[in-house]
Amino acid sequence: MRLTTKGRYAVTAMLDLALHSDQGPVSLADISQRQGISLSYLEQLFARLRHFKLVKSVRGPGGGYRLMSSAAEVSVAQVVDAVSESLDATRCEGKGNCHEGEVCLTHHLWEDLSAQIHRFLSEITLADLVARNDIQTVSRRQDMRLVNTHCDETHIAVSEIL
Amino acid sequence: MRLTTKGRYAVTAMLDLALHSDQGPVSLADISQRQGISLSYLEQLFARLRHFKLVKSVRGPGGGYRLMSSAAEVSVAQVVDAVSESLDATRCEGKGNCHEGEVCLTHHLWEDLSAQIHRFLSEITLADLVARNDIQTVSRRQDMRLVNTHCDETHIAVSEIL
DNA sequence: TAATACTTGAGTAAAATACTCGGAATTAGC
DNA sequence: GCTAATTCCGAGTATTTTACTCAAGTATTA
Repeated sequence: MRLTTKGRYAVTAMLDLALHSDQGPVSLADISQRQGISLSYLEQLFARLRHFKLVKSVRGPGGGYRLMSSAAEVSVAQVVDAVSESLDATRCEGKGNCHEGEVCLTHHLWEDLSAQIHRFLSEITLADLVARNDIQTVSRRQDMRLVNTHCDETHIAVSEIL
Repeated sequence: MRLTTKGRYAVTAMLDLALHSDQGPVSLADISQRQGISLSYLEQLFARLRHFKLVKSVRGPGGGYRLMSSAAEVSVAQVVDAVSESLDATRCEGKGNCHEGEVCLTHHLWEDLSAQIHRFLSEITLADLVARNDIQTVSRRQDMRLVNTHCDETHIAVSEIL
């Protein structure tokens, strides 16, 4: 299991999804604005998330993405795994260049270690994160900002007409 | 805290060092042969390890590297941290360009998460790995129990935070 | 039918990774 | 002192990953 910024992006996006799950499908454009992640990059990430059945898409106007399961059933580990997908965990895959079998022992040690970290992240669900005070605070501010942005855009559009 | 193959290389090398610590200094050439890691890459990694005072070098013929402390005092986390050194964990460093100057949604989350994983890896020392390596064929069950114990402790810590 | 929004694929710049090379500096042993 | 073994050091490079852009689709609904 690898832990990079890619997984963080994915978790952030999924968390945004969970936070706005009561408002119908959430468009990637909204997530992009709120979280500052490029739309096209989100598209790639959500292609993976969709493939792993963590989200489902709703097409057409007013469409977007929804969580496939409830936030309580989606763990951070699942999200990270979906976008990481490094099956080539180590070089000691199968035979590889394991000299004298000694390296293979290290290989197993790392496998176990990864399993433990994986287990650790599996204990944390999106629902856990949504319940956190700090996240709710930040989320509320982000929502305000998005609304203001929309208002501004509308205002600009109106003034152009008039 | 990031988890990539780079850290695995470092841990593997340090484990090799610990396993042969009773035979005087271990040359990087030996580690390179045994573990199948390029010599020059090992040199780079050990420059970091040396800088972080995890190993000390002995120059000249018959020289090599020694553990600075005993294997029981060196944790996996220390090794991984030494070679990773990406203090700039995310865009959310301090205030930085988190997201338009504001703390981003998962800022606190990742901080806590990193701390927990770090704590988890801090529980595992090189001595643990060496011991586990020795008795692997004899009693893998006991090793599993040891790792599980660590996991349970971590789990408790996590639930306290969330 | 037109607008919305997902979907797909190709391409790309920047960074990290993993490694190579060429040489230094240091030191044990002859 | 000479030589070989070894750590050190800096520069360079190929590969992969990351993060992103662009462009052309397709599906859905108002």
